[in-house]
Amino acid sequence: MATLKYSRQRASIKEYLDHTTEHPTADTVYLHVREEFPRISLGTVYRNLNLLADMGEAIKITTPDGGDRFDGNTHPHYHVVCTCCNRVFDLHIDEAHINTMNKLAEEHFDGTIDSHATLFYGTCQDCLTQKTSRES
Amino acid sequence: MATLKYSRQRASIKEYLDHTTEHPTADTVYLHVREEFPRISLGTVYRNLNLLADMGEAIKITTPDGGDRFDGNTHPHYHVVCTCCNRVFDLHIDEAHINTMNKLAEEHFDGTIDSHATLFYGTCQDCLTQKTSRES
DNA sequence: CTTAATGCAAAAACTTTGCACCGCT
DNA sequence: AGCGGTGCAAAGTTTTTGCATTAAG
Repeated sequence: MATLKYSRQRASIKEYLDHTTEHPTADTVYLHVREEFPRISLGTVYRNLNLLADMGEAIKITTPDGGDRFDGNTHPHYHVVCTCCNRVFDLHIDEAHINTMNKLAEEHFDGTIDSHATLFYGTCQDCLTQKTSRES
Repeated sequence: MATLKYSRQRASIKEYLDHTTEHPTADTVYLHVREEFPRISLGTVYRNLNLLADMGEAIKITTPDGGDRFDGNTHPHYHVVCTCCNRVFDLHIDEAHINTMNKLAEEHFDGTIDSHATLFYGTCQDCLTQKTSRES
């Protein structure tokens, strides 16, 4: 089996994910990490993001618009996407709720449930404020 | 403003969505509708699926793997994707739960919440059975 | 030295779009 | 007739992949 080998690029990507709350797309990660590794390729970014997600060290957030987004916060939580500015926000829900939902789902499904992802759609405060000021 | 005009192609697509439970991808819809309209194009299928989704006559299910899927059942409900065979199943949850979740989320979010989509990950009975029979 | 990871570029997968023509109203 | 829808093909977007080279163990 393939043993994972350290790479400075992957470390940098993980470091970035762990310190940002903006839920970047692969391309945003690429643009950022490129400041430290000017020769890094987008392919490498994708490979490492997928690796991190597979290892459980990052979460891949599938969104309807644009590309997937990545989150270094692996603690179970939900997300809100603002349908106005497209930004993604964390939403912390009582942790017990996550398990409760999985169990509830399993009762209604002929099979086993491992996990779930919930994406809320709404409008963030910034966008609400901008709309209000435009209605003058 | 653009008035919506009837089209046999769109009617056929909607008819198909309303009578299947397989949550087809755009391509699957294309392959199916092509039996009735051999000259229909994939572009037309995409245009109509997006139209139906915008009109609230279908739901677009964003999945992590492959393309988006479509559901003619617009009644609020959740979905389970089998991580083994990639099929998508309906999951009927108490309707009140949907609103409760939106309100709950709004309490924890600085903005407004309109809706949410939840996708469960699990293994369907068919795949569980196949795994068991392989472990002989 | 051995093998995983990278950079690069090409390709794959999915979706949208411009345009001339067709069909609904 | 007027305008929206279609078919077709081309292009756009996002993600993956083959391969020679580089770097980690």
